[in-house]
Formats: sequence, C-alpha cells, structure tokens
Amino acid sequence: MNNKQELPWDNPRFRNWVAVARACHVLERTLAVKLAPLDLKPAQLDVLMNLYRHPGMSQHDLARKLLVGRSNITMLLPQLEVRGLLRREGDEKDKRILRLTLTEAGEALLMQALKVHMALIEKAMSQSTPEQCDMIGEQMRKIYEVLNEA
Amino acid sequence: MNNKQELPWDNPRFRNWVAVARACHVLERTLAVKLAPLDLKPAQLDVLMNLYRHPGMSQHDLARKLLVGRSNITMLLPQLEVRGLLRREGDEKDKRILRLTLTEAGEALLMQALKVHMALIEKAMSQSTPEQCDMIGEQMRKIYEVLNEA
DNA sequence: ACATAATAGTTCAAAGATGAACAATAAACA
DNA sequence: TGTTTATTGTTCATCTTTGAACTATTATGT
Repeated sequence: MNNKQELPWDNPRFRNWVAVARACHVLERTLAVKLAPLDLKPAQLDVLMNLYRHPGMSQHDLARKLLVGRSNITMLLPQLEVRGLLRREGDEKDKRILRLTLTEAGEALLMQALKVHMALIEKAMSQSTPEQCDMIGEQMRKIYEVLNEA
Repeated sequence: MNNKQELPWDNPRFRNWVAVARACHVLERTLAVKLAPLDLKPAQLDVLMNLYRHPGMSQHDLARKLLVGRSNITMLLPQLEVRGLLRREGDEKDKRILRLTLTEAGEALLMQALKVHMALIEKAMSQSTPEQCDMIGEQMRKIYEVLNEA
C-alpha cells in the first residue's frame, strides 16, 4: 500500500479551496453576530431574501433554493410567520402547495438586515478589484453548476 | 424613511459573494454524501486534518482552528477516540491541557478520506486556470484575516 | 505568599438540522 | 373511470451545535 500519495496540502487547488471554505465559515459566523440585534439568524435571512426575490414560491422550491430539506423549512417558517414577517397561503389550483410572501414588516426587517449583510460583504470583498470579484463569482457559479447536477 | 436604498442584488460584490456561499454549501453537502461510506462526517474530517498537520495540539487550539466552540470539540472527540483514530494525552507541564494526536488507524482513514475530498475539490476547481485558482485563494485568505481580527 | 484573573476542558439544557415515515392531493396511465 | 405513482408539506426521533455554568489548574498582581 502506497502511503506516500501526494499530500493534498501540496496541491494548490486543495489549499485554495480550504481558504474559500474558511472565509465562508468566518463570514457566516460574523453575520450571525451582527444580525443578533435584529433577532434574526442567517438561515432566517436566507428565507426572507428568497421570498423577496421570488414572491409566492412554495416551501418545496424554497428548500431547494436553500439547499436544505423540506422538513427544515417546515420548522423554520412558523417562527417567522408568528412574528408577522411572512404569509402562507394555500394555492388555489394545487391544494398541496403553500405560497409564501413577505409582509410589509417582513420587507422592512429584510431591508435592515440587508444593510448589515451588505456592510459585511463590502468589508470582505473590498480588498478585491472589481475584475477579481467578478471572476470569483463566475468561477463559483461554475462550481455550483457542476456539483449540483452531478 | 427611504425604502429605495440600492438593492444588494444590484451590487456585484453581493451577488458574487452569494455565489461563493452557495458553492461552499453545495460542496460541503456533496462531501458529506461521499464521505458516508467511510462513516465520517465533514466535521470529523476537519478534526483529522488538523491533527495530522498539527500533532499534539490542544482542544482549545483545535476549536479555534475549526471556528467552533470548545464544547463542540468535547462532544466530537470521544466518537473518534473510541474508534481508535486519535489519542488524548495530558500535557506534562500544564495539567489543564489535553494533547491530541492521530493514531495509525486515524492516519490511514484520513488518507482515504482525503482521496475523496481531493477528488471533489479537483472536480470543482478544475474549471479554473491555475492563476485564477491562486487568485481566489489569495483573496479568500485576505477575507479570513480581515474578518477574524475585527 | 495570597488573593484575584485567566485558561482548559466538561456538563447540560436548549436550539437547529436531518431523514424516514406519513397524510393529503395531484398526475399518469391503463 | 379507476388504479398507481409522484409530489407537497408535516411529524417525529435522532444527531449536531451552541453557549452558559462549572471544576480544575495556571498566571498575574499586590
């Protein structure tokens, strides 16, 4: 058995991806702290963001967008619904589906949270040139495509 | 109140960071699936990787490296220790500290897991040129620095 | 030396995430 | 039409993660 395989740490792709993962992790962690005053967690912000961009989406679609299970959504939504941040209304044609929309209050809170999120991302990405930034986004979108279909 | 603030989605930095987060998320998810046959989870692999690179590190240092709480480490290690993958030995000079090292079995399993991890990262990053890849790593390391000290 | 601070690790209860099994509804097809 | 298959959302048991309180040990300051 050949134990002397090339060590991943000698591989630039490996080292660089580790850096990506670490940056992601620390940004997520920081975001959680900065969102605390709004009594909002990153996962909840993700929900609000998606509902803002795709009003009327179903829980199933939301789960797919967020890369989590449907049951996770079921557990997540009531907290936000009770706070009056979103509505769940049954679809007229397909009675299985619940359509989700933000309320006024939900949009207002989202706008506040987005300021926080935006400031954090600005701080993180401001060190890259616009060209570098776009290139990073482009590569990451490719990665998402490749991994999500295979 | 000015509700017409610039929307984050119009901001390249925001859109591109969202892509980073999504790529991270999907790779982590895929890794979990591919590691399942080894009965290893991503968090556990992170532990093994860090112990391999920093033998004799303390639980506190490990927690800091992994960006998790100390209690998380306390809950995580026994599973691996019982499986004979690592050792915990009290430090001679400072009796508060437990020094962590991989066993032979731990290293062996790590090597297997690294093949899986490496293959996945190759698949993801192979779409970038070496220059792009290095640039991404460089930027991400900067982000980590900026967010971890502030 | 002595009291006070800080540090390493553990415990525990609460919150979060996951996946399998389930009920209700809709779609496919004979 | 009637039967089978798929889909949507929920429930529930389980596992993971988290942070605060706690013990034991070391460092600091007077």
